Amino acid sequence: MSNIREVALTAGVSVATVSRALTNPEKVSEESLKKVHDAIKAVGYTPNLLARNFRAAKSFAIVVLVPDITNPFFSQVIQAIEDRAQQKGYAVLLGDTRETSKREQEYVNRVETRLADGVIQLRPQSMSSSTQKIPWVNACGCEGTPGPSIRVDNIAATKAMVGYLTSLGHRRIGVISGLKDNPHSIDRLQGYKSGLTAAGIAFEKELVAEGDFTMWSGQNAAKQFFRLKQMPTAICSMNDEMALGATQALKAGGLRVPEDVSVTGFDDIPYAKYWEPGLTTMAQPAEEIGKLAMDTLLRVIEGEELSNLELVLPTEIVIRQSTCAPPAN
Amino acid sequence: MSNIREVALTAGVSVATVSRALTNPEKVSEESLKKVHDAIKAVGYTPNLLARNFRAAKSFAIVVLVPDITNPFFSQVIQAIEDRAQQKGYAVLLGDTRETSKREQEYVNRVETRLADGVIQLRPQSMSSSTQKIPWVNACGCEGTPGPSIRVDNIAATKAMVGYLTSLGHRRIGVISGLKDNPHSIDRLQGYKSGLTAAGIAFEKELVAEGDFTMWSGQNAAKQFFRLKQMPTAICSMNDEMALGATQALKAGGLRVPEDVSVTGFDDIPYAKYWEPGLTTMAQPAEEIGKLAMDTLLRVIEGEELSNLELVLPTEIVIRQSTCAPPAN
DNA sequence: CTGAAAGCGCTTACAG
DNA sequence: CTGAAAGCGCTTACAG
Repeated sequence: MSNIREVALTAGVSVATVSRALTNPEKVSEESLKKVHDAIKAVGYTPNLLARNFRAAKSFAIVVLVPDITNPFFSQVIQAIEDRAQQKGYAVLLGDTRETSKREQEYVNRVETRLADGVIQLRPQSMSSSTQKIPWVNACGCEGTPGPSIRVDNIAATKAMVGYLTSLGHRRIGVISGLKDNPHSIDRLQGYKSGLTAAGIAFEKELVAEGDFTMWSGQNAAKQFFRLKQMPTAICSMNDEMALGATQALKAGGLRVPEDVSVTGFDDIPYAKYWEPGLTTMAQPAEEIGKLAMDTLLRVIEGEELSNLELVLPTEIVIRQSTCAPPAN
Repeated sequence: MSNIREVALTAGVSVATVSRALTNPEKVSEESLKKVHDAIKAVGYTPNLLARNFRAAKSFAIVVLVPDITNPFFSQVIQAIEDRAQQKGYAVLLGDTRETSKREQEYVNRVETRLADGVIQLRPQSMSSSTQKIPWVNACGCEGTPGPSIRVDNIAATKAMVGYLTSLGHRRIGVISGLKDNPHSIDRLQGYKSGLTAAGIAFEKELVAEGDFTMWSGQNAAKQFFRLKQMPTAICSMNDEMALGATQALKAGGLRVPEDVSVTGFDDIPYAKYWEPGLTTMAQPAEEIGKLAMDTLLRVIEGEELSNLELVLPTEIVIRQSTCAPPAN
């Protein structure tokens, strides 16, 4: 492992000149430049960026906090973040929290111990106030999240989806929610209710089934609907995974989708398109969210005061084969 | 941003004592320890790990090279790697190469510039010889990969899958491969051929359709089979995604799976189970692979000579609803 | 058990 | 344009 001093020695210049040749070549004479480059080759020198970063007191790394990297929606967002980070010379430290606050804290500590310059949190809620002073942006969150955030309008989007369903003629619309206290669940449930209200339909508690955003829980939720005296004619799921699990259970239970019951999702993960039937869903701009989250974090790291920045990106309903008018009955 | 000197000053001890109190408390008297801890609280000190790592000439980070993090199989492996890394005090830098060698090189440079201590490559082939001297382990690779590697026996696994199909009575078995020059494709194709041979079936070129491991390409491959004079009665896909895409296209083309054609996958991603019909597939121990890859890399980083280590993990055929005996005809 | 001092590899005012 | 020197925050022989 050679260092800058060794290069200086064999080039016959000072370490300062080598350093400048590397980072500010315009401040060095042609002649010195050549000597330095030759010496670098000769000794096989690679700059020690760990030293550079230490000196600059910057790690040029960010951590992305994600509840579960296995979720295809999140992995798309992360891919976009990483793409952008790479362009800007930043590394991304994976922070899969597995939904535990202990692990979340460990990752957040990385920035306190200067191993990272900031965090992007892919989650509905932000951390406790203690961490608010570190560069932080929330992506895929909810209304009311403190600090800069990039998100969609969950309430309006869900309302629009319910509106689409009622426009098809549905009146008895079930909803599969995430865990009750999850902010996404709360917002989307509110959207569901507004959608109902807008169509003059009364809210019925028995039509909401609680899941946890996994396929397995979607399956379960569908089974719950089977136990009702009357099946809903449409089911609005708060994410795609649960919608996929639900169609599976519905079909296994002898019902046709969409002829007997329509099903909708949220996110538009790649599998939604290939599912049978193709899943009607609310598409979120995953790539755009990731890109903007990274750009925003960089601005915060550079000192911009952006705590009131709230970028709300548009969603788009993608109509496929899992929805149609309710059965004539 | 307070530092160790400030703590020493307010504690009335030397910086050496503070340093020891932090890393080797047993070498410090109770009294000093208390003074130091009080001072840390008083000045709100957090150790600068960037400085610590610089001094230790270790970054305590590894990079994981992955062709596409969006792939559920890889994301499961990564989750396991990260879990283990976190336990051992290592950070994982995400290196989504998007299949380009330029990006791969940029990530590998991270270890040459000392920003990472080693790399785990999730891919069938290893890098060129130039990088062989850095701590490196290959996971999810193929036979013949240089350096330490953790993988399954792709040839035997595919052969076993074909064996399962022939035991069901199939004689005309199509295969959907990845890109022809991909080492996984090569190994698995070899397994396919051995499986055929073992059952006394001649290999027919028209029965191999080339894909690229995406659902879209699986769909395409199925369409290719539709153009044959005679459809295969079973299709063995080299991964789950393509198998899912293929069943979709098969069904869209009016064929029943498995009654008209059986379909098998490879990997056992979570979606395989929920697909309709449930996909019969060759399960790989994703979690185990990730965990062992991390443990092995750590050993290499610590200087063990493991370049001949090759851990071959067992696969397991998971039989679901996408396979049955061929139509009586 | 404790402290003074050197040093990790780099960058950057400061003089020249 | 160039070099000597200080310093980033920490750790660790070396003496005591």
